Amino acid sequence: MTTPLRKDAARNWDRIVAVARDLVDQGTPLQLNDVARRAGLGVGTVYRHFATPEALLETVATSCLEALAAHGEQALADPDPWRSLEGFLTRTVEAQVTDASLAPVTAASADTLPRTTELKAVLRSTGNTLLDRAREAGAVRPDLASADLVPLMCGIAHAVTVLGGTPADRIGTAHRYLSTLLEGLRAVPRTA
Amino acid sequence: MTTPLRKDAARNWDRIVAVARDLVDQGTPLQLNDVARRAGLGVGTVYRHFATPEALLETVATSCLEALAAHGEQALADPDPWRSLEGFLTRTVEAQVTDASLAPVTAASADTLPRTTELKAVLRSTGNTLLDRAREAGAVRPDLASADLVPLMCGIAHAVTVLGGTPADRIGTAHRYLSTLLEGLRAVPRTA
Amino acid sequence: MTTPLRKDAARNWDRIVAVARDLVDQGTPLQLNDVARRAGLGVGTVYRHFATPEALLETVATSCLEALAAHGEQALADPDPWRSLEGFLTRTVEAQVTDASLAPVTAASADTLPRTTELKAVLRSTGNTLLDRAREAGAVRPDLASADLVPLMCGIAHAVTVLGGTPADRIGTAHRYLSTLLEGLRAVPRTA
Amino acid sequence: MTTPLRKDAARNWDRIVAVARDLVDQGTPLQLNDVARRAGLGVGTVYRHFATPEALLETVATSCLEALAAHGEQALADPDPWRSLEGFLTRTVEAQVTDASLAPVTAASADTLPRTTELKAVLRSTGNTLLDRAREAGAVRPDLASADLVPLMCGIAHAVTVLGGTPADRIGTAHRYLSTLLEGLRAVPRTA
DNA sequence: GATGAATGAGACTTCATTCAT
DNA sequence: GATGAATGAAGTCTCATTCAT
Repeated sequence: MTTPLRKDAARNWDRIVAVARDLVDQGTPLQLNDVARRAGLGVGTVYRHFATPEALLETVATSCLEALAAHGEQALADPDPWRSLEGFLTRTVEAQVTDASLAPVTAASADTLPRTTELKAVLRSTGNTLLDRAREAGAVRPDLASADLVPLMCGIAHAVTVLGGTPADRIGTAHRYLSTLLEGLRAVPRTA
Repeated sequence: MTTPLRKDAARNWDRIVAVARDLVDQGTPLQLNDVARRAGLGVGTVYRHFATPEALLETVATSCLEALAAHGEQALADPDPWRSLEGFLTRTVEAQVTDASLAPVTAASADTLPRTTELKAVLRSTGNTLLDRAREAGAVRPDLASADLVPLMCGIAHAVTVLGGTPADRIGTAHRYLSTLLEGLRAVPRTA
Repeated sequence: MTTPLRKDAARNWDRIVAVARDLVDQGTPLQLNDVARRAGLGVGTVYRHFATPEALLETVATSCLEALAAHGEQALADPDPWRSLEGFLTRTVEAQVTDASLAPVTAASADTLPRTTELKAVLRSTGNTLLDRAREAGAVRPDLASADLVPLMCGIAHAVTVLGGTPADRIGTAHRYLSTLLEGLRAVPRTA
Repeated sequence: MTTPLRKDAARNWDRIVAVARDLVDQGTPLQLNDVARRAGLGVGTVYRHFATPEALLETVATSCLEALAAHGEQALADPDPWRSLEGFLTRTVEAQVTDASLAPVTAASADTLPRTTELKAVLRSTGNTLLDRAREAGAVRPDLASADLVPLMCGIAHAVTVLGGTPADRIGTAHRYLSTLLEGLRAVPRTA
């Protein structure tokens, strides 16, 4: 499909993405000029590879999205409707909390790269299927739409960020918040 | 305490805040120069009143925070431990979803105006009290710390934003998400 | 001539000049707004008394110029043509090096206050007389014009400033530089 | 050492420096925006080349400092201890009086460009050597430290500026003031 | 393809001065 | 007279993007 990159171009691509990954991990906003400088490349080179900061950010996020999608496959193979949903959502939130590139990409309504759109679709579809299965099995309250999954996961991740703490803390917090929410999702509305 | 503003200064102050409120409602980031232009005032005037965009944003948020604090008073007066907590959190989330000035101010760890710090402290304290009461009454799962309230409300608000929709939709969504979460908060962890 | 100031106006005048004196001593540039704030007065008040920073600076310098003028009187009374000139110039340079308000006022070609113009004229005239006397007495090389006195004194003061050091150092340096220059002024051009 | 500039960058660099030179000659303070406008270049371009007005000013001064340093070489080669010192100082003062970029750069205690620091060190060292030679030869009064040379030259230049006059006048004045001072420097303190 | 210089809109801020109260 | 709020020109500087080399 795509012409494979020339060897030097591929090296530059890698460098750029590596630098961007570092910046994202440090919480520094991605500025293409800045990335170029840190990568020891010309600005033009960076722009050739990534037309906008968003494109670069999505690229940084891609591998993580792919890992999530792969996990989604496994979850779909798990016959337990609740356990598979819970596992998938747990992974999703862990990823968002661990990798700063994920939150903005997930929350964005428009993507820059086709690959991003593709992966997000896969993940949405996986979530839908898992949710439908769980709902049919009566494991989940019926008023939860599949369109709610992504927002709720983003919300959890955001809550974790607001609370703050070390990276390790954050994973713990994420589990706590997610389990609380899941309790609510599972709940059959109680009768008075 | 504070010297009352001169009449013209007060008029300008009002204009500035009104313009800022509009901008916030439109989702436009607050830029003091821009505010000055739209208010038909000199830049210097705006800077005299608000040294930084944050100060202006907090000012815009103040009345809303005050309304929440006032509601908090009422909630504290309500003897029902669960209903009062639920009511307070509902108002909080409604406010965050309705008023774009609130989310950044609430999530910020450092404030610019003393008044903001004060109001945030009041709200935190109200939340704590309500939560403690509910916990003691056995209405809430014991592993929820009072420090979690603000993050969770921010998370809900964020989830609502990610889902999007009209302002009216958003309030509905907020209620739905909050009630789900509250279900989880209330739940006595179920036994298998 | 001038209507005497009302008592409160006089008090304000004094305050302003005192603040300005401090600022000058610290080497802070005179800004009327700044002066007003430090004096606890409105800007308008300061502007009423001193239309420009220059006017204020000249006012600050006035007492020092008056002291120099007074010394000039004494110098004129001294019958020794060389000693009187030397004493007058020494005082002048000491003053410039000691009081930061003096250099700019002395070097300026145009004055703001009539009183400044008056005092500068007196000092120039004193210098002229002393120099003429010394020249006639053969104590000074003939190619030194009286118009050179002010520039040379400013030059010495500037040299002292460039070398830097503590206020005490500066007076010593001033004496050293001045004595060197005077040696040159006195010199009958030597024959080979 | 330094990568040579690209052709267009070099052209812009030259333009900027030329404009700055004109401004300096007119006595206009250097403002980078202003320079950009006059040079027909974007502000960013000027900022890329010269991070601060001081850097630009020092660049403008550089060629003159280099010429002085070159003259210093020749002076060191001259075996006559007095004549070589006199020649060097004469050139220095002429330069300061002729080129308005020099005075501020010379008087500044901190430099922006390494090149400036380098050249100033060379000139100071040349001055020291010439002065030491002259002192050892008994041609100069012993209480003159080498640290005094720069301040005294700045002082002379300042005196010339205060007197004012056309550029041609100023050179004449500079010679006159310098020769007076040198007379004082040379003088063996006279006995009464 | 790679480079990095150039661009210039626009954000932020200061300050001398005016003028309404 | 005194006050200090208002003014806005002008300065500094950043940064996303383009384009000549």
